[in-house]
Amino acid sequence: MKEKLELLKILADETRLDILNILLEEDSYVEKIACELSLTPATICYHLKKMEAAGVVNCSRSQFYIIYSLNREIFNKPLYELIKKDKESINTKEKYKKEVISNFFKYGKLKQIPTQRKKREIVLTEIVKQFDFGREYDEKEVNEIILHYHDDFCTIRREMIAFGMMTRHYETYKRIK
Amino acid sequence: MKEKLELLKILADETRLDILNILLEEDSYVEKIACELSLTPATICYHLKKMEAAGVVNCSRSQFYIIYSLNREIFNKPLYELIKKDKESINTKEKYKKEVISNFFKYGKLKQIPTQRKKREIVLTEIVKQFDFGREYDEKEVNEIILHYHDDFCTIRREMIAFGMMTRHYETYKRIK
DNA sequence: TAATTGATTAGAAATTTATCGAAACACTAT
DNA sequence: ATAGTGTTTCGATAAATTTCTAATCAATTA
Repeated sequence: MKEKLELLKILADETRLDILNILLEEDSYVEKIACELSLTPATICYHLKKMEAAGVVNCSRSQFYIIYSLNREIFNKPLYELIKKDKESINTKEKYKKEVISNFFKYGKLKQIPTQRKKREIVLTEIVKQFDFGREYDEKEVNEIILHYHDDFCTIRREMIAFGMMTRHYETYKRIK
Repeated sequence: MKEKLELLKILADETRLDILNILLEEDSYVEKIACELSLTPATICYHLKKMEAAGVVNCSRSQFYIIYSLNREIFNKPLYELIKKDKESINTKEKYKKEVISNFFKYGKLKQIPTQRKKREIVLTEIVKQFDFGREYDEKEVNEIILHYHDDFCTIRREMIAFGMMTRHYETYKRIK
């Protein structure tokens, strides 16, 4: 990933784009480019070295001059490939959940029921884990379990059903998610 | 051209890439992204607004939230299209030539013969314009014309041939370039 | 070998940019 | 209406980056 960002940073500069466009037409060298762009050789050198380090250009000595040329294959990639992160981006979702959970729970108790729908879902998902799949609970059992977390078992019970985590048939509750 | 550079600058930032990768998975909103990336909403908003201005993302209100989504078509272009300048880049070459010429000529005279091959070529190209195509010159005539520019007609005459601007057959010279 | 010329590096100045806290704004729901 | 929640803007700060001058390095030619 690091390299992709690096390449984008290399390209995101007016002077370097100017240099690349000159090299797109034909190979060239520091002083000439400096002259064409009305900048000092030091500045051009700085940019070329930077691009060389990133593999965007190559250089070789020829007589007096050090000739720089493009590494053209780089430019065939679609932009998409440069912005797409490889792995580990899945982690960020987990990180968010953990943050919400640690904000709303304290000493194993739910401090308050989140008003935001998405945060509420996360919190309820955490609580519903206390129920086993495939087992039937009567309302009293459900309330007692929820009570471990929060006084308002009524709201939580209703919301868990609304989110499709539990079902109710007559007096019987089941976990389904 | 301006827009291309702008787009590259937008993409060349780690935080913005992170945001784009989150949006690549699913639409999201300021606070959630801020939480996932451990940055403040102000910062995320700053980046999203910037990307919106560049047409990289779109947003629309939904309930509490302002949902941001990607403008995915942008990412299909190959990198090449973002670095290639449209026109006017031809000017830079002309600019260089003019600079060399004004450095080496003074009051219509050649101050000195450039040591650098490429500059020498430019200067000689300027002098050879005094000869007509299709006409034959004897050596004396050639020397006289060159003498208008510089004392060392001998070197200049030889170099013009070396660069393929003139040919010599026995005592006769012709301009060919 | 000495002189010339192009390339590079180091250090400093100037500019741009990312980030945050606080305040203002916009919408929703009670 | 008012309170609550998410978004945006403003001002300040910190960090990164471009550019230049001057000095040094490297290669070539006389």
